[in-house]
Amino acid sequence: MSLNIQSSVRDALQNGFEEALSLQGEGVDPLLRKSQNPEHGDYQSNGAMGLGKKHGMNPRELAEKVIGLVDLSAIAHPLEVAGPGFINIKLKDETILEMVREMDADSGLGIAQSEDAHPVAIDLCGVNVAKQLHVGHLRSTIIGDALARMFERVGRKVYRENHLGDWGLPIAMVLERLIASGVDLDSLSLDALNDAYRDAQLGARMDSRGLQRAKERDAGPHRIIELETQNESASEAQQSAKDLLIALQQGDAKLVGEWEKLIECTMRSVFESLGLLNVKIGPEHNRGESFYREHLGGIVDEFVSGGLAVEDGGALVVRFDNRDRPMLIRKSDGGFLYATTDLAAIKFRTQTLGADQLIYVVDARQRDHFKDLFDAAALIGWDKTPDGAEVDMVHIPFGSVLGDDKKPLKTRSGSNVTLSSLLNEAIERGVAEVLKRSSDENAPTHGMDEASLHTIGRQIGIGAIKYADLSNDLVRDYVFDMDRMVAFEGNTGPYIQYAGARIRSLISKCEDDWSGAEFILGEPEERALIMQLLQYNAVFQGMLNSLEPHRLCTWLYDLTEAFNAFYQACPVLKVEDKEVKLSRVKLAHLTKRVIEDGLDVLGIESPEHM
RNA sequence: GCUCCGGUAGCUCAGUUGGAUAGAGCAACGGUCUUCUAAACCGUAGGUCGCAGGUUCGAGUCUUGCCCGGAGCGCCA
Repeated sequence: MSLNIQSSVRDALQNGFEEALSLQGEGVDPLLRKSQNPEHGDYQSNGAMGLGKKHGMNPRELAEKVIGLVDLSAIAHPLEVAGPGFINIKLKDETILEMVREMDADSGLGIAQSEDAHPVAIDLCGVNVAKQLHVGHLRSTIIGDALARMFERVGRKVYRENHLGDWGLPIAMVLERLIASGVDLDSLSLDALNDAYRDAQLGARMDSRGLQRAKERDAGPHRIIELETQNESASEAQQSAKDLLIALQQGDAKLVGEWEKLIECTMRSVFESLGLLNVKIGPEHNRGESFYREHLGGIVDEFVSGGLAVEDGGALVVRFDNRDRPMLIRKSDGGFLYATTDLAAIKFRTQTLGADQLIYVVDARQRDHFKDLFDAAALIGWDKTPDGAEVDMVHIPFGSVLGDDKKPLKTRSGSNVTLSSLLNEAIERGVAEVLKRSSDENAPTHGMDEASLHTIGRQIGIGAIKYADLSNDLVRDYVFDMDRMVAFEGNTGPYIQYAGARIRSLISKCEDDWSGAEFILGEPEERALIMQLLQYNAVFQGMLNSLEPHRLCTWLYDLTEAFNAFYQACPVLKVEDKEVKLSRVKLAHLTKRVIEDGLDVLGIESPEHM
């Protein structure tokens, strides 16, 4: 088992260090790492420097002593000490071949499965009813779905939680406005809905605070009167929206039916975009604010009776020891806030679903909110599942998508860029590239029917966008540059997809049966490719641990480069020696499996021809 | 004012949790196609890792202060 070879090397070194320092059973860390430079071997142990210093021993001497005590002769070449005390380990070819055979024989490609039977709950997408999806939703959706796939890949049960903004005063305001204007809710477009939402928001913004500020600044009497008039009509609309919300909360059948139409209208458009994006999110993942509406009073009561919430200026707040900022869980008018709903969701996810890992894929501006939320949940004891497991709550604070002016992405007219327009452009660009290529007589896509070419173009265009999003450190803002994304050169999705398509083509041209072939370590490029493949599990587990998909992206890119270097240097079908030929086909095939598996975890499709 | 995030090649970004000489891709320049799919490969050039101290065998990585950019900060979500 490939896993075990690395860990047995580690264990052997640990024992060596413990014996050399007379620290048996102390669990010292030999700091075993993959070597960066092939000249230093395959692995290196960096433990001697720190441990030598700590225990008053010359690091080089300690390293020498350790390699005298460790016997890895069955799997590695003799160990060597270098520099200030690095221990270099070079595996024997037979060991590497054994590892790659194990990986190839495993339908899971050596990815270790999780032993945690608790589910993971991932808060993603974050759609608001009556609002168009925009680029912010793109990130939450893409990243959340990729994280979900990661956990599913290691056997975890995942709840994708689409926490819809489908309840409360904003929705009531939209509904009030639509009903007042007499629109037919059955033939509503999302655009019309979005406009109504915006108008409702604008109307409500003219609140008493604006008026107060105008008075403070000694605005002219005309201005004051103007504001007072607006304020009056705004609060009238506000009042009727509040009345409507109360009726809705009481289950008024007609209103509930109309409310459902708003949701249906929104989600129809949302799922259209999500379908293009190739994410596994459907109606079954809807669990919005309305789901928790009956829980909120009880949540607040729990905090009050636990002595964790106190009244302050009529509102109920939760205070924390280490900061001034409190968290409001009930307004002075008795209404609940989004923090209340989020607390209800935490309780549901940990206590009812039994999840021991909560992940929120929400933009970075809400950092403080989630810090408060998680701390409050811990105060009341929802940081443990009913069976006593510790709950890990993590906010993935992704950065903003910027335009080329380095400000949040907007259209030229200043409105938000809708997700569907952005996806359509990516698909158009992908299709254009595919058509351009297929017009070449020598291209494998030449002569394919239009529908197939369109499908490939979509897979490439969408893959380009998703890869561009996932391949950077998530916390950083990034500039959305369609030109660079579809350039298809360098560290991009299509570059990796292309390698997969080439391998598929190569394998399909091999007429011999290579299934029983043996791997061979011949050229340096073959060895380098195999060593890269063998890192798959370690990289995957690292990604799972850090929740950083870009680590997998970087590694897949390196793998693709290693394959291209191999492909350039090592003839596969043209090589004379039959054994070598079949081994190379087999190696190409394993590479293809890993590329497709890795892309699938990222939610990116692998076109068969490009 | 307080808190948080970022600052690495002209541009866009990695940097294996403190390891050996800081790496890619674009863009620039030079090579490799009657292609096992050139959407590829090889090479050249490009750096005070924001600035200054500190910690230690060793710092892009940890720490302190400052500079620049961005975000958040009680009844919106």
